[in-house]
Amino acid sequence: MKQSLYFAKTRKETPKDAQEISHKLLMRGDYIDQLASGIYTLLPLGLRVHQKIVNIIREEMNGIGSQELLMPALHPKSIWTKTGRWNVYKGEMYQFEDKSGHWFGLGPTHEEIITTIVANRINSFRDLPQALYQIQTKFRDEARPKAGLLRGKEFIMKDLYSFHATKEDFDKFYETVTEAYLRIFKRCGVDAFPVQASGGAFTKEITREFMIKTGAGEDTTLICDHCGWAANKEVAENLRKKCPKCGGEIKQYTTVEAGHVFHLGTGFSEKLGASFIDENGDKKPIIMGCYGLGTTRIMASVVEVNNDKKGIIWPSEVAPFSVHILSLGSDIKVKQEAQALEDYLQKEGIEVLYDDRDLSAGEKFADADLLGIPLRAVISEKTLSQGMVEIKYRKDTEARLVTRGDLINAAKTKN
RNA sequence: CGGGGAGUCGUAUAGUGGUAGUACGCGUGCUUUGGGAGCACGUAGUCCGAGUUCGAUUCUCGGCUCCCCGACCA
Repeated sequence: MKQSLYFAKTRKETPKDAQEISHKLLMRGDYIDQLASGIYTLLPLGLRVHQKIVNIIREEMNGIGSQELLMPALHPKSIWTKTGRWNVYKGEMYQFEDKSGHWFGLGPTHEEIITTIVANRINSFRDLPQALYQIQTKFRDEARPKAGLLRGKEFIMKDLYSFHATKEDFDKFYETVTEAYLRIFKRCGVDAFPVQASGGAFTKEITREFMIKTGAGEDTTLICDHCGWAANKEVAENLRKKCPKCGGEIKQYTTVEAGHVFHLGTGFSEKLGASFIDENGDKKPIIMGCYGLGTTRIMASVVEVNNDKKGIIWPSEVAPFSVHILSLGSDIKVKQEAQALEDYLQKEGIEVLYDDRDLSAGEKFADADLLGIPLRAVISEKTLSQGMVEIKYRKDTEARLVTRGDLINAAKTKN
């Protein structure tokens, strides 16, 4: 893709409303555009990154046997009154009347919908377990959106719901999902860890959140540096100093909640009539779990923990492109060679952005650093005379001259 | 939802009760091209409404919007 034609306009100045690093860099790099408070467009560059994250999640979700579907964002009031949550969510849910006087809400979460769908299709213990997920825009009328993509009124989330005949089966799946989540975060290039937390409006039980350490976060997490025990401060108010597991010293960290897994029990299935007949012919409510990942929030978190003064440093699996070719100078041979290199890399299946613009070298380097594509390949009169390509990893400071073949290998190596 | 701050070209900012300036961007031309290059010309702005005033971008009031802190949440 030629950068001269690409729909992205980087900025040297930071928009004054952006305070947190991820917000600043995503705005300056033209990954996102703000429409209103807490409401953003994912521009072509941003959407590429988001799709990388989503695809990782899809692979891992499919890998544990769950199936993707897509539910509506528009929900009739009647289904929410069955669980009593129409009133519970007042204030947080966008609720309104349509022109014929029927009430609707924009979905902040989908337990009511998925449980109703499942209730109509699960009859026997033989139909269980089942796990269904979607990746979809959620709406929450946040009192205070903040920090760009970190907390919005409209955001994209992967929500998975599981259905089980027994608590043992649920427990097993809960751990399976936890492991999948940890793989997802690792592949996205963020170090997330599970912590004990509260269930909020979903359940009274202790739940498990996945936290990423960053000063831009809104949660405080207590972590035992000795054994790794961790809990959200909200559920650990009375044990400040000593770890309940090993007695070690506990430290506080500011974190962002990137995921959350819940044991829902049978509350929803009882209210919505989701039951099954067990081996003995007894009718029982289905045991449920729900598991969320904020994909746009993860995107911002990736930037929060992968950047330097010059810009973003994308982990290879979520980078918008794998290679950023820069041609320096206006020499026609340099441009031809750079174009040939782009064609060559593309034939190898490598995603490449080619900065063909007639800008000074400094400006191109600055833009490349800002955009944060993992591997930079420079073509100039200098490299041309040696028949080589200069490559530099975004995370490194040293550049080196290599052959095309070496460049292919470097581009295909995940790091 | 409580508290604080801010709205000036696309972006970042200056300034004034009397013709609104600078930088970047953008356009044209020329010169440049290994770390946001130079010259010239050009382009574009006072959030909305009311009030005070001969005159308001500036002062007053109301509204709207955005940001930050707090209470709540992927």
